[in-house]
Amino acid sequence: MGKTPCGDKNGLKKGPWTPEEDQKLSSYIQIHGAGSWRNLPKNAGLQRCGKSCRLRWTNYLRPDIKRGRFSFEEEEIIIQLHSVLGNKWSAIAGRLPGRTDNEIKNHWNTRIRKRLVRNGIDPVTHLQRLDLLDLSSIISSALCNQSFLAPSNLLDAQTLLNSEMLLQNLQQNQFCNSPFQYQAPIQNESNMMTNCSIFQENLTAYSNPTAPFMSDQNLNFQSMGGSQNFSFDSVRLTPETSPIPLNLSSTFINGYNEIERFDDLLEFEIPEDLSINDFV
DNA sequence: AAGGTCGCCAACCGCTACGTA
DNA sequence: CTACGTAGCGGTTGGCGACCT
Repeated sequence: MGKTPCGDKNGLKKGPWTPEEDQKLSSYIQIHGAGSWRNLPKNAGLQRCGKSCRLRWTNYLRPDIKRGRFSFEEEEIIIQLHSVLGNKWSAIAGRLPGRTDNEIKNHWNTRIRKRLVRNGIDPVTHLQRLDLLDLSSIISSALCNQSFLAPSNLLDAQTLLNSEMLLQNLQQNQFCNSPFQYQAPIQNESNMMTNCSIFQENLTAYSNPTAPFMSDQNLNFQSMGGSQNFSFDSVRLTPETSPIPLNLSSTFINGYNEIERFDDLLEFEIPEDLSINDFV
């Protein structure tokens, strides 16, 4: 349904665009604007189908396109958005000014995806490939000792976490991509799956080694069954707040019914003597 | 120097969504 | 409601340059 014939069967040109064709298309659109792609080639004097013209314009000729290499920040944004949106390239492109969906898709398939795979991360789920890892050895080697997360070391940890060198190290040893679980001391309904969101100004959560979580520093946690474990990738603690009160709002999923419980705010604190032993 | 391989990326293909008659 | 046309999207392809042997 609605398939538009496009190609040399209709005497239309295919393949790479010449500078002359680009010039014709750009000039026409500057005067008449983009759109009406079906009639555009004829009016612009191009032996191309409208579809080809639209793609050439949107992916290459548009004046607001930012060309050149993707920055580190752009790559991290793409990873974050992909973890939420999946292969919705146009939606991702909509949040990256000057980048096209095609460009992002190509960059994902040729660079980012391979980088994630190299780091042991499943590029579809964005989760650590547990089948490839010996988590206990990774955690122990990354942390070296239990004092890493002790409150007295939080400032140092903050500084370290902000340093490019450590981030690279973390990427290499995959520590930050390992999921941790914190046993929160709260009471909860049993036999329910619970999705919790944490709202806390002083908490920044990372769903990958280098980029802050995108949605207003809210982080979705999930616990299975009646257990009260909340898993997350890593948490950066700020030096001025320790322990940190965390306000939770919950969505309880019981069978097929999903019940919002945003009026049901819970609080717990990360204890001062938090150590690696608290992560399971 | 020549042939083979690999990676990148522009462009195409096929499908779906949406608008309209 | 249905059929059709169009725009847009995501997957895939193929050409080309860089690199390797």
